[in-house]
Amino acid sequence: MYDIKWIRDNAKLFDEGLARRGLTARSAELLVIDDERRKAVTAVQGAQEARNAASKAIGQAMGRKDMAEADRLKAEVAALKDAMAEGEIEQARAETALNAVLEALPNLPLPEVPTGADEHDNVEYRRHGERPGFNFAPKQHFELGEAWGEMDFEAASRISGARFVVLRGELARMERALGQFMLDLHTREHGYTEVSPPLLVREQAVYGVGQLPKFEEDLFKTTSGHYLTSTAEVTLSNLVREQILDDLTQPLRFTALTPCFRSEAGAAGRDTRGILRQHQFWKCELVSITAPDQSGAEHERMLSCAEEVLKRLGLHFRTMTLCTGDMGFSSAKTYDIEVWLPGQDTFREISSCSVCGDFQARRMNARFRPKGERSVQYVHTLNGSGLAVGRTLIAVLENYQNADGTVTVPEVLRPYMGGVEQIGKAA
RNA sequence: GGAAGGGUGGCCGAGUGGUUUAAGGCAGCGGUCUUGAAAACCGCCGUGGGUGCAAGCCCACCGUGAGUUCGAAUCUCACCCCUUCCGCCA
Repeated sequence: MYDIKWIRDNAKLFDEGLARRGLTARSAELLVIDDERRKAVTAVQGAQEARNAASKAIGQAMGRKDMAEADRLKAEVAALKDAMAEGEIEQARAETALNAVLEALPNLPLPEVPTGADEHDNVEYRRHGERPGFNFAPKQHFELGEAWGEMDFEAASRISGARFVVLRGELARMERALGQFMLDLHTREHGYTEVSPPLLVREQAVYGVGQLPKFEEDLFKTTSGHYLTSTAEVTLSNLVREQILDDLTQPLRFTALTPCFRSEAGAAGRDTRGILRQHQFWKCELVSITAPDQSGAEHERMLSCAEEVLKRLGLHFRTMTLCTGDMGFSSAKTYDIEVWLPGQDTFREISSCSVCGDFQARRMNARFRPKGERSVQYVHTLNGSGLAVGRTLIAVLENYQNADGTVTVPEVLRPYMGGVEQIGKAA
């Protein structure tokens, strides 16, 4: 969400930013509405001022028992009311129109974000490790899981429909192990506080992170009017909504391991095999709340925390800086981490780390009072996956598979799996 | 689901139609005093908006929205949220 005053003072910057996002200039149109709004406000306030003065005089006249004067003033105020009502209607109209445009506009990219149309214009930031060599043709994750009878799409389909899965046995256990491992790493070594949040939330919480009103179709909504969270970013970021934090010299860092629910409305026919794109999946989320001057450094730190998960699992990945055309609605800059999947012979997104500046903070009304200062400021928010558990499971299966169709358990996961070193059935 | 009570500034909390500004306290900031600190005392101290070069002036905001009134934190209606008790329930 934008501050219209900022647009007034920075119309050119605003339009240039939108242009980099592939959007047309909006400042001229917005400033016309804003001008109408301010004219109405000024008119209404002038009338209110006159009314307040007259009302006060009425009280004083009645105190003196001067009823003639009181009646004369009452007539005066009555005349003001028509003008006021008219102005109020115009003011409400302009405010509604202004807000409707503003709340549907995405965040502006930071200067260093590469300009581009889609994912083809993303720029590699760095990479880690190397592609593992295989002396056999590596299978895709679902070929392994289905062969073991531990990844059951047919049962899931009978129970829930398409884009759901039932995991069983050691595969279910490995999914759980991955989530525990991530949570432990971020809480014990990276300074994040573990949170167990609600999965059903109010509309305003979803609005706060920018998923509403524009992306309602991507979400599941309950009969009670709640939304199922598509990511723990919603709950973790909203922990500071409508708050004025006393101080923010150190970032607040939250992590949560939760199921995530997505309708995948726009993804019909895409990634239909396997567990890559599901209506429900586990994700370990990272969220930081910082002062404005710290969000850039925190973004790099958060990215490193997410990458560390893959490093410890011994997985090859590359980190991309998303171009303007591929960034999410609320983001000012996003890094995607893409893990190597030998079964698919490609890199696939496994984490997305974004810094949102004060864009979400304005929607949530999340502020802080700098130490020793009187005025309040909006916080900066950051969110990142650390990591998507289902996709990490895919990566482990495909990268650690053996020629006989079994999978070696990565060292770091073994303590979480009762010391098991290998899972799956030999073909 | 039923019943009752409640929602006032960063926090607590008074305030049931006006004639001074939402009292007072806590926290915060500045000062006096002090070697320093604490205490005490003095002063400042809500948010958003309009207007103005500025100092300032003005408007709105007491959960939200309507209404009554010359005038609403206060009266009326609807809604939202919270708490407690009962019922149901893992």
